[in-house]
Amino acid sequence: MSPTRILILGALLDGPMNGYGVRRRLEIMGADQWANVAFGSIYHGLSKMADEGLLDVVEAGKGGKVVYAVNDTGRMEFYRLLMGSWSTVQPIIDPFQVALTFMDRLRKEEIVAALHERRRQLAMNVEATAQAVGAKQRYGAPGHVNENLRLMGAMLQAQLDWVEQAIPRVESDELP
Amino acid sequence: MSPTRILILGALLDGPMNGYGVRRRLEIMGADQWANVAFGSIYHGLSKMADEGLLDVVEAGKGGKVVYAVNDTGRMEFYRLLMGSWSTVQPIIDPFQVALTFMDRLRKEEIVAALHERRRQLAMNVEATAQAVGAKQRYGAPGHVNENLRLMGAMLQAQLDWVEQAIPRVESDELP
DNA sequence: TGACAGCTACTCAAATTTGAATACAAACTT
DNA sequence: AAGTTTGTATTCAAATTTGAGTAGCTGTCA
Repeated sequence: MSPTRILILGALLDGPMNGYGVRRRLEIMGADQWANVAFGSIYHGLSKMADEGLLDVVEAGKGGKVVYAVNDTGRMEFYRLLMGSWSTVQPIIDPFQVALTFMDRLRKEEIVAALHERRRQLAMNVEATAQAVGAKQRYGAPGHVNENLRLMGAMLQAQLDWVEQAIPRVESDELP
Repeated sequence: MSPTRILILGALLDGPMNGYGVRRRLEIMGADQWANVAFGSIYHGLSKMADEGLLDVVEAGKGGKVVYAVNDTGRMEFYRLLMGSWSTVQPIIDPFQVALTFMDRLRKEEIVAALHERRRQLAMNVEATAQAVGAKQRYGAPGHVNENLRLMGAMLQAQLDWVEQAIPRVESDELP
C-alpha cells in the first residue's frame, strides 16, 4: 500500500546497506521529494522485513549498526509490488485538492489573492523542475530518474494551467 | 500535515454531526477518492480535536453515538490550515512515481506491455472523470467540487501524455 | 411476525509513521 | 591539542492510521 517497502527493497537491490545508506540512496533518487517516507520508517521497515524473511542481516555491527541485504524472497516481493504499481492506476494525492474543496469558505478577494500567489509559486516550481532535469546524473542517479522530474513538471504545469483559467472565473463570480 | 484534521473541520462547518455523518459528507465531496482518510481516523480525529478544545461535544448519546460541533477555536484552526494549503505548494504524491523510479528493473517487453496496459487504464480514467463532472451536484455537493474533478482529469491527462510519448522511446531503447 | 439485507455507528488492537533525541566519528579550526 | 561543526547511524515514545469486528436500527418481503 504505502511506498515504504518497495522503496527500501529497491534501494537494497543496489547492494547491501544499512538504514542510513538506504536513506541516502532514496535521496539521490529524489524519492524524498515525492514520497513521504520519514527516516524512522526506514529502520522500522528494515527490521520488519528482516523478521518476515525478505531481508537478511549481513552484518550486525557493534553500536547498533546493521547491514541488510535482499534475499530471493525479498526480490520476488519487490517484483510483485513493482508490477502492481505499474498496472494499477491509483489516485494521485494532491494536497491542493483540500484547498479547492473548501474554496467557498473564503471571500472573493482572499481567493483571488491566493490564486495569484499560487501562480507565482507554481511558475517557480515548474522552472526549478525543468532546471533539475539533467542535474541529477552527477549524483549517481540512473538516467530515467529524469522521467520522474518530467512527469512531475507536467503535473505542476497542469496545476498552473488550472490556476490561470480559474483567476478570471473567480473575478467574474463564475466561481465558486 | 495530513489532511485529516482540515477535512473533519470542514465537514463540521456544515453543522453538528457524528463521525458517520462526517464520513458521508467527505464521500459526497469526493474526498474519499483523493485523500487517504480511513474512517477509523475520523473518530480518532474527532475525539482528539475535542480534547484539544477545537470541537464541542453537542450530544453524547447512549450507545456511543456522539455529535460534535466546531467552536470558534476550531473555526480559526480551520481557517489557518486552509490558508496554509492554498499558499504552500506541497509535493504531489503519485504512486506511479515508484514504478517509474525502478523502471530499469524490468525487461524491455515487460515495460512496453505495462505501458500499453497503463495507457488503456488511464484513457478509461480520463473518460470516467469527464463523465463525473456534472454528476456530483445531484448528491448535494457544492458546484466547485467539479473543479476538483477537472484538476484531477488534467493530471490524468498529463500521465496519459507521458505514457504515450514513453512507448516509442522504450521501443527504440532510448529508455530506460 | 420473523428473518434477512442493508444501513448506521463506533471500538479497538495492531501496524505504521513521525521526528526529536542521542551518540559517536571525522574533518576542520584556532 | 582542545574545541567545534558536519556527517553517519540509530532508537524510541508518542501520535496516527488502519480496517476487521461488533452491534443496533430500519425496511421489506414472505
